[in-house]
Amino acid sequence: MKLSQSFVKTLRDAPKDETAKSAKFLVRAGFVHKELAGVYTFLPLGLITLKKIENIIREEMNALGSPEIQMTALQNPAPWQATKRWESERMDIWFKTELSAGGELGLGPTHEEPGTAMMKDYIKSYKDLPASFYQFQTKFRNELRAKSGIMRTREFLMKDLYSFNVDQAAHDEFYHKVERAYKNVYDRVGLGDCTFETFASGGAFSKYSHEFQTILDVGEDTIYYNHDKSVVLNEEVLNDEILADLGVKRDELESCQAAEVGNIFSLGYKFSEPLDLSFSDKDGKKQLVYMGSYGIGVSRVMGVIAEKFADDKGLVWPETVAPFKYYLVAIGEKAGKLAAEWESKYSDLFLYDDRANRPGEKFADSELMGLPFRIVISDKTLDNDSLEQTNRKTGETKLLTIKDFLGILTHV
RNA sequence: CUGGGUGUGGCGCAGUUGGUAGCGCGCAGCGUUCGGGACGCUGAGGCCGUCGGUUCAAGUCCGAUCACCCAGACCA
Repeated sequence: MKLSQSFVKTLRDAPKDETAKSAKFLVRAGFVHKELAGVYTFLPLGLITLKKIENIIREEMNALGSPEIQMTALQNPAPWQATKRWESERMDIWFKTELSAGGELGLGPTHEEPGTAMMKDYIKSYKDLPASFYQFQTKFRNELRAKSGIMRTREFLMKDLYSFNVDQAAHDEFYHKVERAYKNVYDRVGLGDCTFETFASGGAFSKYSHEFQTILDVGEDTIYYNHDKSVVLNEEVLNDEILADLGVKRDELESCQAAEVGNIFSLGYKFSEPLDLSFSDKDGKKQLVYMGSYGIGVSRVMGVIAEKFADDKGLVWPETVAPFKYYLVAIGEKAGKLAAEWESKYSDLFLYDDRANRPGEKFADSELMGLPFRIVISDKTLDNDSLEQTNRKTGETKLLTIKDFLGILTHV
Protein backbone atom coordinates (compact mmCIF):
# COMPACT_ATOMS: atom_id res chain seq x y z
CA MET A 1 0.00 0.00 0.00
CA LYS A 2 1.12 3.52 -0.69
CA LEU A 3 1.45 5.71 2.35
CA SER A 4 -0.04 8.60 0.40
CA GLN A 5 -3.30 6.63 0.19
CA SER A 6 -3.41 5.58 3.84
CA PHE A 7 -4.91 8.65 5.52
CA VAL A 8 -1.67 9.02 7.40
CA LYS A 9 -0.77 12.51 8.52
CA THR A 10 1.65 11.80 11.29
CA LEU A 11 1.54 14.26 14.15
CA ARG A 12 4.53 15.52 16.08
CA ASP A 13 2.37 16.17 19.11
CA ALA A 14 -0.40 13.95 20.38
CA PRO A 15 -3.81 15.57 20.86
CA LYS A 16 -4.08 16.53 24.49
CA ASP A 17 -7.21 14.49 25.10
CA GLU A 18 -5.34 11.22 24.70
CA THR A 19 -3.53 10.02 27.80
CA ALA A 20 -2.68 6.38 27.20
CA LYS A 21 0.62 5.77 25.46
CA SER A 22 -1.05 3.45 22.96
CA ALA A 23 -3.75 5.97 22.14
CA LYS A 24 -1.25 8.75 21.58
CA PHE A 25 0.75 6.66 19.17
CA LEU A 26 -2.27 5.16 17.40
CA VAL A 27 -3.57 8.66 16.72
CA ARG A 28 -0.20 10.18 15.86
CA ALA A 29 0.64 7.33 13.49
CA GLY A 30 -2.72 7.51 11.74
CA PHE A 31 -4.19 4.16 12.82
CA VAL A 32 -7.34 5.59 14.36
CA HIS A 33 -9.31 8.81 14.35
CA LYS A 34 -11.23 9.90 17.39
CA GLU A 35 -14.86 10.83 16.84
CA LEU A 36 -16.13 11.13 20.40
CA ALA A 37 -15.01 10.03 23.83
CA GLY A 38 -14.71 6.26 23.52
CA VAL A 39 -15.67 6.22 19.85
CA TYR A 40 -13.00 5.71 17.20
CA THR A 41 -12.82 5.36 13.44
CA PHE A 42 -10.33 2.76 12.27
CA LEU A 43 -8.26 4.22 9.43
CA PRO A 44 -6.62 1.98 6.80
CA LEU A 45 -3.60 0.99 8.90
CA GLY A 46 -5.71 0.49 12.01
CA LEU A 47 -8.35 -1.50 10.20
CA ILE A 48 -5.81 -3.83 8.60
CA THR A 49 -4.30 -4.44 12.04
CA LEU A 50 -7.71 -5.07 13.55
CA LYS A 51 -8.55 -7.50 10.72
CA LYS A 52 -5.31 -9.39 11.26
CA ILE A 53 -6.24 -9.96 14.88
CA GLU A 54 -9.79 -10.82 13.86
CA ASN A 55 -8.54 -13.41 11.40
CA ILE A 56 -6.33 -15.10 13.96
CA ILE A 57 -9.32 -15.39 16.27
CA ARG A 58 -11.50 -16.59 13.39
CA GLU A 59 -9.07 -19.36 12.54
CA GLU A 60 -9.01 -20.57 16.13
CA MET A 61 -12.80 -20.46 16.42
CA ASN A 62 -13.18 -22.33 13.14
CA ALA A 63 -10.77 -24.94 14.48
CA LEU A 64 -13.26 -25.55 17.29
CA GLY A 65 -15.77 -26.49 14.61
CA SER A 66 -17.94 -23.52 15.46
CA PRO A 67 -19.66 -21.70 12.59
CA GLU A 68 -19.54 -17.95 12.14
CA ILE A 69 -22.73 -15.93 11.89
CA GLN A 70 -23.61 -12.30 12.30
CA MET A 71 -26.36 -11.16 14.62
CA THR A 72 -27.88 -7.71 14.71
CA ALA A 73 -26.80 -4.71 16.72
CA LEU A 74 -30.43 -3.65 17.16
CA GLN A 75 -32.07 -5.53 19.97
CA ASN A 76 -35.62 -6.64 20.50
CA PRO A 77 -36.45 -5.87 24.15
CA ALA A 78 -38.55 -9.03 24.61
CA PRO A 79 -35.83 -11.61 25.36
CA TRP A 80 -34.04 -9.08 27.56
CA GLN A 81 -37.21 -8.48 29.49
CA ALA A 82 -37.53 -12.22 29.99
CA THR A 83 -34.10 -12.35 31.66
CA LYS A 84 -34.72 -9.11 33.57
CA ARG A 85 -31.81 -7.37 31.87
CA TRP A 86 -33.78 -4.78 29.94
CA GLU A 87 -34.37 -2.37 32.80
CA SER A 88 -31.64 0.24 32.95
CA GLU A 89 -31.38 -0.29 36.71
CA ARG A 90 -30.17 -3.84 36.08
CA MET A 91 -28.06 -3.06 33.00
CA ASP A 92 -26.83 0.50 33.26
CA ILE A 93 -24.81 0.37 30.04
CA TRP A 94 -27.73 0.25 27.60
CA PHE A 95 -27.94 2.55 24.65
CA LYS A 96 -31.66 2.57 23.94
CA THR A 97 -33.48 4.07 21.03
CA GLU A 98 -36.96 3.92 19.59
CA LEU A 99 -38.76 3.07 16.42
CA SER A 100 -40.52 5.84 14.54
CA ALA A 101 -43.53 3.61 14.40
CA GLY A 102 -43.46 3.22 18.17
CA GLY A 103 -41.66 0.82 20.46
CA GLU A 104 -38.23 0.64 22.00
CA LEU A 105 -35.04 -0.93 20.73
CA GLY A 106 -31.60 -1.35 22.26
CA LEU A 107 -28.11 -1.41 20.81
CA GLY A 108 -26.61 -4.74 21.82
CA PRO A 109 -24.02 -4.62 24.61
CA THR A 110 -23.66 -8.44 24.42
CA HIS A 111 -25.73 -11.17 22.77
CA GLU A 112 -26.72 -13.90 25.20
CA GLU A 113 -30.42 -13.07 24.96
CA PRO A 114 -30.88 -12.89 21.19
CA GLY A 115 -28.55 -15.84 20.73
CA THR A 116 -30.53 -17.96 23.15
CA ALA A 117 -33.86 -16.86 21.72
CA MET A 118 -32.72 -17.53 18.18
CA MET A 119 -31.56 -21.04 18.99
CA LYS A 120 -35.10 -22.01 19.99
CA ASP A 121 -35.66 -22.37 16.25
CA TYR A 122 -32.70 -24.70 15.77
CA ILE A 123 -32.57 -26.80 18.91
CA LYS A 124 -35.50 -29.17 19.29
CA SER A 125 -33.95 -32.52 20.03
CA TYR A 126 -30.88 -34.00 21.67
CA LYS A 127 -29.90 -34.76 18.06
CA ASP A 128 -29.41 -31.03 17.51
CA LEU A 129 -26.75 -30.85 20.22
CA PRO A 130 -24.03 -29.93 20.78
CA ALA A 131 -24.31 -26.58 18.98
CA SER A 132 -22.37 -23.36 19.00
CA PHE A 133 -21.79 -20.28 16.92
CA TYR A 134 -19.67 -17.21 17.03
CA GLN A 135 -19.61 -13.76 15.50
CA PHE A 136 -17.59 -10.59 15.22
CA GLN A 137 -19.83 -7.74 16.05
CA THR A 138 -19.90 -4.15 17.10
CA LYS A 139 -21.03 -3.87 20.69
CA PHE A 140 -22.38 -0.74 22.28
CA ARG A 141 -21.92 0.00 25.94
CA ASN A 142 -22.90 3.27 27.50
CA GLU A 143 -19.87 3.44 29.76
CA LEU A 144 -19.98 6.18 32.35
CA ARG A 145 -16.40 6.87 31.55
CA ALA A 146 -14.51 5.77 28.46
CA LYS A 147 -10.75 5.77 28.79
CA SER A 148 -7.39 4.49 27.66
CA GLY A 149 -7.92 5.01 23.94
CA ILE A 150 -9.30 1.91 22.24
CA MET A 151 -8.98 -0.21 25.38
CA ARG A 152 -12.25 0.94 26.91
CA THR A 153 -14.73 2.38 24.46
CA ARG A 154 -18.46 2.79 24.01
CA GLU A 155 -18.48 1.14 20.61
CA PHE A 156 -16.11 -1.75 20.00
CA LEU A 157 -15.52 -4.92 18.06
CA MET A 158 -16.05 -8.14 19.96
CA LYS A 159 -15.86 -11.78 19.09
CA ASP A 160 -18.52 -13.64 21.00
CA LEU A 161 -19.12 -17.35 20.99
CA TYR A 162 -22.10 -19.16 22.52
CA SER A 163 -22.28 -22.86 23.21
CA PHE A 164 -25.24 -25.17 23.76
CA ASN A 165 -24.92 -28.61 25.28
CA VAL A 166 -27.07 -31.39 26.68
CA ASP A 167 -25.57 -31.21 30.16
CA GLN A 168 -22.71 -29.85 32.21
CA ALA A 169 -20.32 -32.68 31.38
CA ALA A 170 -20.68 -32.05 27.65
CA HIS A 171 -20.38 -28.34 28.29
CA ASP A 172 -17.21 -28.71 30.36
CA GLU A 173 -15.53 -30.58 27.55
CA PHE A 174 -16.25 -27.77 25.09
CA TYR A 175 -15.29 -25.14 27.66
CA HIS A 176 -11.83 -26.68 27.96
CA LYS A 177 -11.45 -26.68 24.20
CA VAL A 178 -12.25 -22.98 24.16
CA GLU A 179 -9.67 -22.38 26.90
CA ARG A 180 -7.03 -23.94 24.67
CA ALA A 181 -8.22 -22.00 21.62
CA TYR A 182 -7.96 -18.76 23.57
CA LYS A 183 -4.43 -19.59 24.63
CA ASN A 184 -3.58 -20.16 20.98
CA VAL A 185 -5.04 -16.76 20.11
CA TYR A 186 -2.94 -14.92 22.71
CA ASP A 187 0.17 -16.84 21.70
CA ARG A 188 -0.36 -15.97 18.07
CA VAL A 189 -0.97 -12.24 18.60
CA GLY A 190 2.18 -12.03 20.68
CA LEU A 191 0.66 -11.77 24.15
CA GLY A 192 1.16 -15.39 25.18
CA ASP A 193 4.01 -14.78 27.63
CA CYS A 194 2.17 -12.14 29.59
CA THR A 195 -1.43 -13.37 29.46
CA PHE A 196 -2.86 -15.64 32.14
CA GLU A 197 -6.08 -17.46 32.63
CA THR A 198 -7.50 -15.97 35.78
CA PHE A 199 -10.21 -16.94 38.23
CA ALA A 200 -12.82 -14.22 38.32
CA SER A 201 -16.30 -13.59 39.55
CA GLY A 202 -19.02 -15.55 37.83
CA GLY A 203 -21.27 -12.56 38.33
CA ALA A 204 -24.91 -13.50 38.29
CA PHE A 205 -24.20 -16.64 36.30
CA SER A 206 -22.01 -18.92 38.32
CA LYS A 207 -19.57 -19.13 41.19
CA TYR A 208 -16.50 -18.42 39.10
CA SER A 209 -15.64 -17.56 35.56
CA HIS A 210 -12.32 -17.33 33.82
CA GLU A 211 -10.78 -14.22 32.43
CA PHE A 212 -7.69 -13.90 30.33
CA GLN A 213 -5.61 -11.11 31.82
CA THR A 214 -2.59 -9.51 30.20
CA ILE A 215 -0.11 -8.04 32.63
CA LEU A 216 -0.06 -4.33 31.88
CA ASP A 217 0.89 -1.36 34.06
CA VAL A 218 -2.12 0.66 32.98
CA GLY A 219 -4.53 -2.28 33.16
CA GLU A 220 -7.72 -1.65 35.10
CA ASP A 221 -7.74 -4.93 37.00
CA THR A 222 -5.59 -6.13 39.85
CA ILE A 223 -4.65 -9.77 39.74
CA TYR A 224 -2.96 -12.02 42.29
CA TYR A 225 -0.70 -14.90 41.43
CA ASN A 226 1.51 -17.49 43.12
CA HIS A 227 5.24 -17.95 42.50
CA ASP A 228 5.03 -19.86 39.20
CA LYS A 229 1.76 -18.22 38.14
CA SER A 230 0.01 -21.60 38.13
CA VAL A 231 -2.74 -19.94 40.14
CA VAL A 232 -3.93 -16.51 39.10
CA LEU A 233 -7.01 -14.77 40.38
CA ASN A 234 -8.75 -11.45 40.07
CA GLU A 235 -8.83 -9.22 43.13
CA GLU A 236 -12.65 -9.32 42.98
CA VAL A 237 -12.60 -12.95 44.12
CA LEU A 238 -9.75 -12.66 46.60
CA ASN A 239 -11.51 -14.21 49.60
CA ASP A 240 -11.09 -17.10 52.00
CA GLU A 241 -13.47 -19.29 50.08
CA ILE A 242 -11.63 -19.16 46.76
CA LEU A 243 -8.24 -19.34 48.44
CA ALA A 244 -9.39 -22.60 50.01
CA ASP A 245 -10.87 -23.81 46.71
CA LEU A 246 -7.64 -23.10 44.88
CA GLY A 247 -5.44 -24.41 47.68
CA VAL A 248 -3.27 -21.30 48.01
CA LYS A 249 -2.50 -19.06 50.94
CA ARG A 250 -2.95 -15.31 50.87
CA ASP A 251 0.65 -14.59 51.88
CA GLU A 252 2.14 -16.54 48.99
CA LEU A 253 0.41 -14.37 46.41
CA GLU A 254 1.81 -11.32 44.68
CA SER A 255 -0.21 -8.76 42.76
CA CYS A 256 0.05 -6.62 39.65
CA GLN A 257 -2.12 -4.65 37.24
CA ALA A 258 -3.59 -6.37 34.21
CA ALA A 259 -6.00 -5.79 31.34
CA GLU A 260 -8.80 -8.22 30.61
CA VAL A 261 -8.46 -9.45 27.04
CA GLY A 262 -11.05 -12.22 27.11
CA ASN A 263 -13.46 -14.13 29.27
CA ILE A 264 -15.27 -17.42 29.32
CA PHE A 265 -18.42 -18.16 31.26
CA SER A 266 -20.35 -21.26 32.14
CA LEU A 267 -23.86 -19.93 31.91
CA GLY A 268 -25.64 -23.11 32.88
CA TYR A 269 -29.38 -22.59 32.69
CA LYS A 270 -29.24 -18.88 33.42
CA PHE A 271 -30.57 -18.00 29.97
CA SER A 272 -32.10 -21.21 28.72
CA GLU A 273 -34.53 -21.30 31.63
CA PRO A 274 -36.12 -17.84 31.35
CA LEU A 275 -36.14 -18.05 27.55
CA ASP A 276 -37.20 -21.70 27.57
CA LEU A 277 -34.47 -23.07 25.34
CA SER A 278 -34.97 -26.80 25.72
CA PHE A 279 -34.79 -30.08 23.85
CA SER A 280 -36.37 -33.51 23.95
CA ASP A 281 -34.01 -36.14 25.27
CA LYS A 282 -33.88 -39.78 24.19
CA ASP A 283 -36.85 -40.56 26.41
CA GLY A 284 -38.85 -37.72 24.92
CA LYS A 285 -38.44 -35.76 28.11
CA LYS A 286 -37.96 -32.02 27.98
CA GLN A 287 -34.55 -30.79 29.19
CA LEU A 288 -33.00 -27.34 29.42
CA VAL A 289 -29.94 -26.58 27.32
CA TYR A 290 -26.68 -26.01 29.22
CA MET A 291 -24.97 -22.90 27.89
CA GLY A 292 -21.65 -21.09 27.83
CA SER A 293 -20.46 -17.76 26.46
CA TYR A 294 -16.97 -16.70 25.47
CA GLY A 295 -15.81 -13.23 24.52
CA ILE A 296 -12.73 -11.49 23.18
CA GLY A 297 -12.67 -7.73 22.73
CA VAL A 298 -10.85 -7.55 19.41
CA SER A 299 -10.26 -3.80 19.42
CA ARG A 300 -9.20 -3.92 23.05
CA VAL A 301 -6.68 -6.65 22.25
CA MET A 302 -5.27 -4.34 19.59
CA GLY A 303 -4.99 -1.56 22.16
CA VAL A 304 -3.32 -3.85 24.68
CA ILE A 305 -0.78 -5.02 22.10
CA ALA A 306 -0.06 -1.40 21.19
CA GLU A 307 0.31 -0.44 24.82
CA LYS A 308 2.39 -3.47 25.75
CA PHE A 309 5.05 -3.24 23.07
CA ALA A 310 5.35 0.48 22.28
CA ASP A 311 8.66 2.10 23.13
CA ASP A 312 9.60 5.76 23.34
CA LYS A 313 9.72 6.10 19.55
CA GLY A 314 6.35 4.63 18.77
CA LEU A 315 4.42 1.45 18.16
CA VAL A 316 6.04 -1.96 17.84
CA TRP A 317 3.74 -4.54 16.25
CA PRO A 318 4.34 -8.27 16.44
CA GLU A 319 4.71 -9.59 12.91
CA THR A 320 1.48 -11.58 13.09
CA VAL A 321 -0.70 -8.52 13.58
CA ALA A 322 1.32 -5.76 11.90
CA PRO A 323 -0.64 -4.18 9.05
CA PHE A 324 2.39 -4.69 6.79
CA LYS A 325 5.65 -6.51 7.28
CA TYR A 326 7.86 -3.90 5.62
CA TYR A 327 8.07 -0.13 5.72
CA LEU A 328 9.70 0.75 2.42
CA VAL A 329 11.85 3.86 2.07
CA ALA A 330 13.47 4.74 -1.24
CA ILE A 331 16.14 7.38 -1.56
CA GLY A 332 16.90 8.57 -5.05
CA GLU A 333 15.14 8.29 -8.37
CA LYS A 334 16.25 4.83 -9.38
CA ALA A 335 15.35 3.44 -5.94
CA GLY A 336 11.97 5.15 -6.15
CA LYS A 337 11.10 3.35 -9.35
CA LEU A 338 12.07 -0.02 -7.89
CA ALA A 339 10.10 0.67 -4.71
CA ALA A 340 6.98 1.53 -6.69
CA GLU A 341 7.40 -1.71 -8.60
CA TRP A 342 7.68 -3.79 -5.40
CA GLU A 343 4.70 -2.02 -3.87
CA SER A 344 2.47 -2.83 -6.81
CA LYS A 345 3.63 -6.42 -6.93
CA TYR A 346 3.52 -7.14 -3.17
CA SER A 347 1.02 -4.58 -1.94
CA ASP A 348 0.13 -6.70 1.13
CA LEU A 349 3.72 -6.80 2.31
CA PHE A 350 4.92 -3.27 1.78
CA LEU A 351 3.85 0.05 3.11
CA TYR A 352 5.69 2.26 0.65
CA ASP A 353 6.47 5.74 1.91
CA ASP A 354 5.91 7.51 -1.40
CA ARG A 355 5.76 10.98 0.15
CA ALA A 356 8.18 13.64 -1.03
CA ASN A 357 9.53 14.05 2.50
CA ARG A 358 13.17 13.86 3.44
CA PRO A 359 14.62 10.54 4.61
CA GLY A 360 14.90 11.59 8.25
CA GLU A 361 11.18 12.15 8.53
CA LYS A 362 10.45 8.82 6.90
CA PHE A 363 12.73 7.04 9.34
CA ALA A 364 11.04 8.71 12.29
CA ASP A 365 7.59 7.86 10.95
CA SER A 366 8.57 4.28 10.28
CA GLU A 367 9.46 4.01 13.94
CA LEU A 368 6.21 5.68 14.95
CA MET A 369 4.12 3.23 12.91
CA GLY A 370 6.04 0.23 14.19
CA LEU A 371 6.06 -2.20 11.26
CA PRO A 372 8.42 -5.13 11.94
CA PHE A 373 11.05 -4.16 9.37
CA ARG A 374 12.18 -1.04 7.59
CA ILE A 375 13.67 -1.54 4.16
CA VAL A 376 15.81 1.22 2.73
CA ILE A 377 16.91 1.18 -0.86
CA SER A 378 18.96 4.00 -2.28
CA ASP A 379 20.82 4.53 -5.50
CA LYS A 380 23.94 3.87 -3.46
CA THR A 381 22.82 0.48 -2.12
CA LEU A 382 21.47 -0.46 -5.53
CA ASP A 383 24.89 0.06 -7.04
CA ASN A 384 25.97 -2.77 -4.76
CA ASP A 385 22.84 -4.78 -5.50
CA SER A 386 21.83 -4.51 -1.88
CA LEU A 387 19.34 -3.00 0.54
CA GLU A 388 19.24 -2.22 4.21
CA GLN A 389 16.85 -3.99 6.57
CA THR A 390 16.23 -2.67 10.09
CA ASN A 391 14.39 -4.58 12.78
CA ARG A 392 11.96 -2.22 14.53
CA LYS A 393 12.08 -4.10 17.81
CA THR A 394 15.81 -4.61 18.18
CA GLY A 395 17.04 -1.74 16.03
CA GLU A 396 19.42 -4.18 14.37
CA THR A 397 20.32 -3.30 10.78
CA LYS A 398 21.76 -5.58 8.16
CA LEU A 399 22.53 -5.47 4.47
CA LEU A 400 20.89 -8.00 2.19
CA THR A 401 21.40 -8.52 -1.48
CA ILE A 402 18.40 -7.68 -3.62
CA LYS A 403 18.38 -11.22 -4.88
CA ASP A 404 18.27 -12.76 -1.40
CA PHE A 405 15.57 -10.36 -0.32
CA LEU A 406 13.37 -11.13 -3.31
CA GLY A 407 13.93 -14.77 -2.53
CA ILE A 408 12.54 -14.24 0.97
CA LEU A 409 9.54 -12.36 -0.43
CA THR A 410 8.47 -15.15 -2.70
CA HIS A 411 8.55 -17.56 0.23
CA VAL A 412 6.27 -15.43 2.40
C1' C B 1 -22.70 9.67 38.84
C1' U B 2 -19.24 12.47 42.76
C1' G B 3 -14.87 15.52 42.97
C1' G B 4 -11.13 18.22 40.17
C1' G B 5 -9.46 20.34 35.50
C1' U B 6 -9.52 22.09 30.28
C1' G B 7 -12.03 24.34 25.78
C1' U B 8 -8.19 30.17 21.46
C1' G B 9 -6.36 28.29 13.11
C1' G B 10 -5.40 20.97 11.47
C1' C B 11 -1.98 19.66 16.21
C1' G B 12 0.59 21.73 20.61
C1' C B 13 0.36 26.34 23.18
C1' A B 14 0.64 32.02 24.74
C1' G B 15 -2.69 36.03 25.50
C1' U B 16 -0.77 41.18 31.27
C1' U B 17 -5.24 45.59 35.25
C1' G B 18 -11.39 44.26 29.69
C1' G B 19 -9.52 48.11 24.22
C1' U B 20 -11.16 43.89 18.79
C1' A B 21 -5.81 37.77 18.66
C1' G B 22 -0.21 35.73 18.56
C1' C B 23 3.85 31.73 18.57
C1' G B 24 5.81 26.74 17.18
C1' C B 25 4.63 22.64 14.14
C1' G B 26 1.72 21.54 9.95
C1' C B 27 -0.37 23.52 5.10
C1' A B 28 0.32 26.42 -0.10
C1' G B 29 3.95 28.93 -3.61
C1' C B 30 9.19 29.94 -5.09
C1' G B 31 14.34 28.85 -4.30
C1' U B 32 18.49 26.19 -1.99
C1' U B 33 18.70 21.30 0.10
C1' C B 34 18.00 15.71 0.13
C1' G B 35 20.44 8.80 4.95
C1' G B 36 17.88 10.76 10.87
C1' G B 37 12.04 15.04 11.85
C1' A B 38 16.58 21.04 6.70
C1' C B 39 16.75 26.38 5.56
C1' G B 40 15.29 31.26 3.38
C1' C B 41 11.44 34.31 1.42
C1' U B 42 6.15 34.82 0.48
C1' G B 43 1.18 33.34 1.74
C1' A B 44 -3.57 31.05 3.32
C1' G B 45 -6.08 29.77 7.62
C1' G B 46 -9.57 31.74 13.93
C1' C B 47 -17.36 34.74 15.27
C1' C B 48 -11.50 32.60 21.02
C1' G B 49 -16.96 25.54 22.50
C1' U B 50 -22.23 27.43 22.65
C1' C B 51 -26.18 30.64 24.57
C1' G B 52 -27.27 34.67 27.62
C1' G B 53 -25.72 38.81 30.79
C1' U B 54 -22.47 43.15 32.66
C1' U B 55 -19.88 47.16 29.87
C1' C B 56 -18.91 52.56 25.43
C1' A B 57 -15.95 47.98 24.65
C1' A B 58 -15.48 40.81 26.47
C1' G B 59 -10.76 35.58 24.51
C1' U B 60 -10.40 38.19 29.28
C1' C B 61 -15.79 39.57 34.15
C1' C B 62 -20.77 36.91 35.62
C1' G B 63 -24.51 32.92 34.72
C1' A B 64 -26.08 28.71 32.19
C1' U B 65 -25.08 24.87 28.93
C1' C B 66 -22.26 21.39 25.90
C1' A B 67 -17.80 18.78 24.95
C1' C B 68 -13.25 16.70 26.46
C1' C B 69 -9.55 15.00 30.27
C1' C B 70 -8.06 13.08 35.25
C1' A B 71 -9.24 10.50 40.15
C1' G B 72 -12.96 7.65 42.22
C1' A B 73 -17.35 4.86 41.79
C1' C B 74 -19.34 1.56 38.04
C1' C B 75 -18.18 -2.50 34.63
C1' A B 76 -21.55 -10.11 31.40
